[in-house]
Amino acid sequence: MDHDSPQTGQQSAPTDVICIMGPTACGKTALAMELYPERDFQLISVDSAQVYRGMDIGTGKPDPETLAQYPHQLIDIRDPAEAYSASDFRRDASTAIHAARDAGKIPLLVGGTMLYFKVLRDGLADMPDADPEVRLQIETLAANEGWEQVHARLAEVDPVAADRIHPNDPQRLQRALEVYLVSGRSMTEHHQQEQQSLKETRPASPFRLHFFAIQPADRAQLYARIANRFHGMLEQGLVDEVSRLHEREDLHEILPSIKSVGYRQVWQYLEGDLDYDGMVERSIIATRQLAKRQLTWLRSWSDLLTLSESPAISIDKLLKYIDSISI
RNA sequence: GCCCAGGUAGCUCAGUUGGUAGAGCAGGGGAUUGAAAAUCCCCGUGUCGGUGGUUCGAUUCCGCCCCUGGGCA
Repeated sequence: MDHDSPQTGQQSAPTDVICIMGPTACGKTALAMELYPERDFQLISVDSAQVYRGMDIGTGKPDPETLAQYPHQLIDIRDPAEAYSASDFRRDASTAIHAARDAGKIPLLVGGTMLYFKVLRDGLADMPDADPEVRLQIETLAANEGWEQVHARLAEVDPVAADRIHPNDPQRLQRALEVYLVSGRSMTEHHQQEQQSLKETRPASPFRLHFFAIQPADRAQLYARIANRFHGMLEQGLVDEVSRLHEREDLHEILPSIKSVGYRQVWQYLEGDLDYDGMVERSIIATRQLAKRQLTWLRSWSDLLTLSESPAISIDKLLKYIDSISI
């Protein structure tokens, strides 16, 4: 059952996986759909927002007809009230890749959530999942005594992590302390154990990942596309889509789903915290900043093959590459 | 036409009792191990509207001019 284990099956060659990365609004989906008919591919989405059902327009999800024609995995697999994590992705993507391989298909991963690509490549330490009760406990401590206290507390149990994590970074402070409180072992210990097991036998990834990235040559052009795309989303009914989520009693702006770019800002508009123009402006800004962070990931990504923004050139390059590794 | 308030970073503004200036946002760079479309770190020289004057020295005080609001005619 453990697909991550290299012991699965015989000493078969690792599964080749084609990965297409790129910042938001760079044309990843269009490229994937043009590539799709050329070989027997299985499309797998690598997108932390497209996993949520009912979040379609704002996540740039292909419409239902397109999805029927180009079936993607890991889209619409969570309710917006639920969280989805890099660890969940690692498990789900591994399952999907193995299933594709078993069906004789080439796994084609497409998306912009760079951490998800990273955990697939580098693995994850064997640490406990998020624990809502412990998180609440830490948040209460922070509310009463400040995040400096959380940082101080972390320094007692995991000085290495406390030194690495900035005192102003509540999310990482909380997680690091959570790992200790839940498991009794520090995040640093978990990491060290992970390094040890990597050194011994276990490869970080049972797959042979081939990374391609669409790197926009001109950022101003990308930013113009981002603005146009957001206006298009509004025309398609983004506000109505978010209104439907907003009407639900069980959703709120703290959820990872609602914090997504665009959803957060439209939510604030519906709450009266932003006027319409402000909502549009802040959404476009947030999207630009997302693209910038995605580009930062790509700049330091090793063994990255660059794709042109022109689909025709990219498809040619991809097909030649795929044939050369003779999947 | 007159009166008042403004004109300082790409934007919104603070400030200098006269010694050439700094916040937020935007933008750029970076980090990134179960929230990652998240979270966080670093980066601030700009004819201080123009022009004359006073002064050792003016973005700051004074005159005139231009522009933008608002008011009165």
